[in-house]
Amino acid sequence: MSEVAATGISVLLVDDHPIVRQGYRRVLESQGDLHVVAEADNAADAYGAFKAHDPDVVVLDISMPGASGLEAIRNIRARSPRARILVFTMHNEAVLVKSAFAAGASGFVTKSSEPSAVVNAIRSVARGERAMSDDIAHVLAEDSLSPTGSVLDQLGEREIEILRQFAGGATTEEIAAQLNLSVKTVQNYHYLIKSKTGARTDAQLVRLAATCGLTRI
Amino acid sequence: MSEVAATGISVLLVDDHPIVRQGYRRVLESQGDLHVVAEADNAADAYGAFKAHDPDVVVLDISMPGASGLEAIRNIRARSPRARILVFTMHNEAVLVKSAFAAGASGFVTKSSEPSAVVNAIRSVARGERAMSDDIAHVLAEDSLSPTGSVLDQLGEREIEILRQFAGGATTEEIAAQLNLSVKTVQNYHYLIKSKTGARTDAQLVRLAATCGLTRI
DNA sequence: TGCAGCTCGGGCAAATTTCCCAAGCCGGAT
DNA sequence: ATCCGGCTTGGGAAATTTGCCCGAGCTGCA
Repeated sequence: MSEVAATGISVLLVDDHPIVRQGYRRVLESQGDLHVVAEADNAADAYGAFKAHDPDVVVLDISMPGASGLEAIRNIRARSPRARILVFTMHNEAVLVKSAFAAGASGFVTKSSEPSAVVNAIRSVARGERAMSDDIAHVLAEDSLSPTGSVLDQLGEREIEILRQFAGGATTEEIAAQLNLSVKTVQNYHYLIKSKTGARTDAQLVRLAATCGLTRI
Repeated sequence: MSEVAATGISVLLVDDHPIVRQGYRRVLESQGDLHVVAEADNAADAYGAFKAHDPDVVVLDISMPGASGLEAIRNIRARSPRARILVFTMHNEAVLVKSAFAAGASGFVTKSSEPSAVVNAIRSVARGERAMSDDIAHVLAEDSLSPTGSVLDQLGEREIEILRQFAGGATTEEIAAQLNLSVKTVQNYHYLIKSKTGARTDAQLVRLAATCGLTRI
């Protein structure tokens, strides 16, 4: 930690947009204590860059939520549990946030945050603290958080089956007929799945199912 | 034009993310000939800022594409036909690109472009030329070769925008707020889109949007 | 034995969806 | 000029679904 104080905080920037990366780099470098020691433009390269530079903080800016970003987090954390990862994205869905923290992220800030909030989050994460922007805290607070794992782990077999069929495009009646259940039961499952996963929309449910490999599109 | 050569190119930055704006500003300013004279964080403010500063180029970085962005373009162009607008977004769907040019944009570059390509695009646009990044040209080329009527061809601009947001996971209220429509109108669009496309389920709608490249999962 | 969690469904108010309709606007055809 | 058709915007009302509460029958497990 003393070396951090002496040399500042080294940062690995992961973002798939070059100019966005360059912009962030300049913003961070202008802070004085933050130094971007490496960049990566995709989740796959992120771990290699992490290994090579051992940064204090990884700033992961994933415009496309879901598997690739979460995968990168898990990848890095699995092999370097000390890694500090700050997710930085424009998305603010509870599902995503919870998945990110579950995957091992140390912080989560949205792009709507003030630049000062972002750099402060980086400093917090570097100190080993958890950090999140106000809007994220609000989203999580709304969402009566349950200590969950990989989203699908919270679901029972029946729930998963119904989610699969639903995401595949089946109507409630079709699912009920297919599984020999009453429509009411399927509706209840539908609701239950949404509340368990934190999805507030059918569309979010489909995306969730897709990123979990439950259905392909 | 000679004044452009003498004083450089003045730029109005429009983006809803503060830190992104700050990043771009630094990147552009570092070029020497590009000067960010104003910023706006939403489509509504864009025209006011344009009027107040009369920039050579407007760089519109809309994370949420569609009506609000297209609207801003039309707004500015309607009252200042000389305006040069460069759309700068992470989206690369042919529908969006064509709509943007139809609305009066002078250029379209994606965030996957190299920073040098972006600043060159700004310079081209300032000279009154049309500009687009390589990937956009590629997308448009592909699109022009496919006479296949995509499902999207049946949909109007508003419908496409609402479909995109819906498939992205937004609720009806969020879409209504975002586009400044009544919830009722969004509901009607929702229904209309379903009947036009033949989708009987929200999930089918999401899959449709995904296969049309309207949203990625 | 008893608790916990899954599965299955009823009930009911609140919300949404489903259609149908109308009006304004604009572009193109007559 | 005029009309037609399509887009956009929303109201209305019936039908359906959702949100959330509930109980009951299973199972496994402590």
